Order: sequence, then C-alpha cells, then structure tokens
Amino acid sequence: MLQKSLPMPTPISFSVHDHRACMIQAIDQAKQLCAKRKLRLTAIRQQVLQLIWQSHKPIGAYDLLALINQQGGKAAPPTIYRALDFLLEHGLIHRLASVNAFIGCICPEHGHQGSFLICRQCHRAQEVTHPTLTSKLQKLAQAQGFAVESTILEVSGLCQACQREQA
Amino acid sequence: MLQKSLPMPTPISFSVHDHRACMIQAIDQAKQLCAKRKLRLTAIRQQVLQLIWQSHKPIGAYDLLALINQQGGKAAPPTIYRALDFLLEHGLIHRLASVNAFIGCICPEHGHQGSFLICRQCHRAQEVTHPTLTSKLQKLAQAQGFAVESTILEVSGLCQACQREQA
DNA sequence: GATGGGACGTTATAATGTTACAAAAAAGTC
DNA sequence: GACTTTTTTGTAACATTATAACGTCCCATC
Repeated sequence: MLQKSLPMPTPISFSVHDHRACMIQAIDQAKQLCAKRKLRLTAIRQQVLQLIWQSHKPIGAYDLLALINQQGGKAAPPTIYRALDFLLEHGLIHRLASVNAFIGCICPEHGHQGSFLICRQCHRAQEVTHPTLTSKLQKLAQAQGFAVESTILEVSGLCQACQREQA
Repeated sequence: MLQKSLPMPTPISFSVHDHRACMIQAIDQAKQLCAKRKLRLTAIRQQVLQLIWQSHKPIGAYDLLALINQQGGKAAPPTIYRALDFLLEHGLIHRLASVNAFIGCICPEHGHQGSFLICRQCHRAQEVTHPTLTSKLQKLAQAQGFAVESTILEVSGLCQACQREQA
C-alpha cells in the first residue's frame, strides 16, 4: 500500500513498466478517496475504472460498453455514461476532448487540471503538469479580463518509442 | 482592403465592435488566400465560411446545415463536412474540440496553432496567441522525448462582460 | 470538344451522447 | 425491524455528430 500524498507521480505511460502496479494503485487510490469523501464506489463504477486503467490508452465510452458486456454484463449507454460522470466528477478520470475518450487520472487527490501528451501512433497518453505554464496562461487570460475556470490542453505527436520506430 | 501581413489581429471577440467589418475582412482574406494558393473557394465553401463568421460564437456543423437550408439550399451533412474540411485544411477556420464547433480563424496566413478563450455564458470565443507559452510547452514535451505535432488549448470561463453581468 | 480530376448530391449508416421514466438497492428515521 | 427517502441502476427511445459509398456534374486543360 502506497503513501497517500506522493509529491507527484512520475510520468511512465510511454515507458516500459509493470502495468499491473499502475492498475492496483489506481483502484486502491480510488477506494481510499471514496472512503474519505463518503462516496460509493459501486461495482459498475469500479469495473469501469478498472477497464479504463487496463492501459494508458484513452478508451471510448462505447468501447467500455462493449468490454463490460463481453464480461457478462448487460449495460446500456446510460449506465456507462453515469459511471463515467461519477468518475469525472471526483477526479478519478479525465476526458480527452480531442479523441472523445477517457483516461485514468494519476493523481486524483490533486485539484489540478489534467494536460496530456497523446501519441498519434501508439495512442498512449501521458498526463503532465506545468506549473509555470499554467500561471502564464492565467496571466494571458487576465490581460483580456477573462476569468479562467477550466483548461483543456491536449498535445498530439509522437512518443519517443514511436519516433524511433518511424526512423 | 487591408494589408496582407498584419503583425497579428487585435482580440475583439469580447468587445463591442463593428462586426460587419470582421466578416468582410475574413471573406476578403479567404479569397486572397485561395487565389494565391490556387484553391477553389466555391459557393458552398464561401457560404459556410460566411455563416461561421456571422458571430464570434463557435457554431456546430448541424447548425450550419440548418442555416444553409433555411437560406434555400438543400444540403446534407457530407456537404457541410466537406466544406468544413476544406476550410480547416487551409487554416480558414478552427475546430473547437471542447464544444464540437467551428470558428473563423483570425489570421489564416500565420502557421500558428489556434488557442481559445471560450465564455461559457455568452459562448463567444477569442483566439489568442502565446509565444512564450508555446515554447514552454515545447520544452516540457521535449523533456519527455515527445515530438509535438499539434496542440489544442481551450480555456473555458467568463469574459469580462459576463463577469460584470454576474455581479 | 474530349477527358480527367476535383467538387457536389444523395442515401444510408456509424459513432457518440442524452432524456425520461420505472425498478431496485442502499441509507436514514423512528 | 418497518417505514420513508435518497441514490443508483435498468430500459427504451431518441438526439447529436460524423462518415461511407457511390453516382453525377462541373470545369480546367489540352
């Protein structure tokens, strides 16, 4: 069992790593967070979260639906979207607007905005933080009198492994 | 007729301004750009561009479709999407992933990435540039060995006018 | 005026997301 | 424990956004 407040997880989506540990940690974190906030991590919600964490590739709502029904469930779209809404609302996952898909949040306890590097080849995504960038953006908006509420930052490109493959 | 290579348009979406001038300039710019690149700004393409420029609010594909058919056309979705694809491809419009909608580009001649402030109340959007922010992002990505190809930056919040209204 | 490539029309369909209402399960109250 | 209340889930239908496939037309060029 890991410490509760790590400074910030190391970015590993694009690296070779023991992914089982990622999943276990994510589910464990979710359970702790729900316990702390008196939220109900129901069977479906946990199942959806687990499926999302099966890889570092964002997954679409209907792909999740198909997986759940393959596993013996018989869910309809609203079931999935409700689970996703719950997970989004409590910061356990992020939605990537540029690819209409969902990905696990690596640090649900932080109130931060997720920003992502998304490889167009292997489709893996890596959450990144950017303290100075965020403050710069804030200033830029303020200069226009604009009050920032939320920010979407999604970078598309090639991860290191896929660059090597390309060459 | 305006100069071809302005340094960068002033951000005015959230200000009171003569919007007819915006439209005229946009269409004029588009015509020039197409002439220069030997592209065909066909009737439908121009009509779609014009409709997009009717305001500074991003507009959805099916709203465009409805408008065109109101104006006597009888288009089907593919017609609209093809026009949108053309306009996107040549930098005349941007697609805002966070709201599934399209908005005119204020400086199609620049090769830059569009980034946007989007007011959640009046729905107007303002394209912004951020030279230092872009370079910071580039560095951040490089630190992870990630090769950036394109970036989506969409900030949601309240514009100045809507903040005043709120209070 | 042939002809070849790009643009458009048309029909159907895929993919993504939501509404509305009923049933079931869990939590709170006495 | 029996009751009420709230939350969650099931279910069917529907709404929105986007694409595929194929045929026709236009028109720029030779």
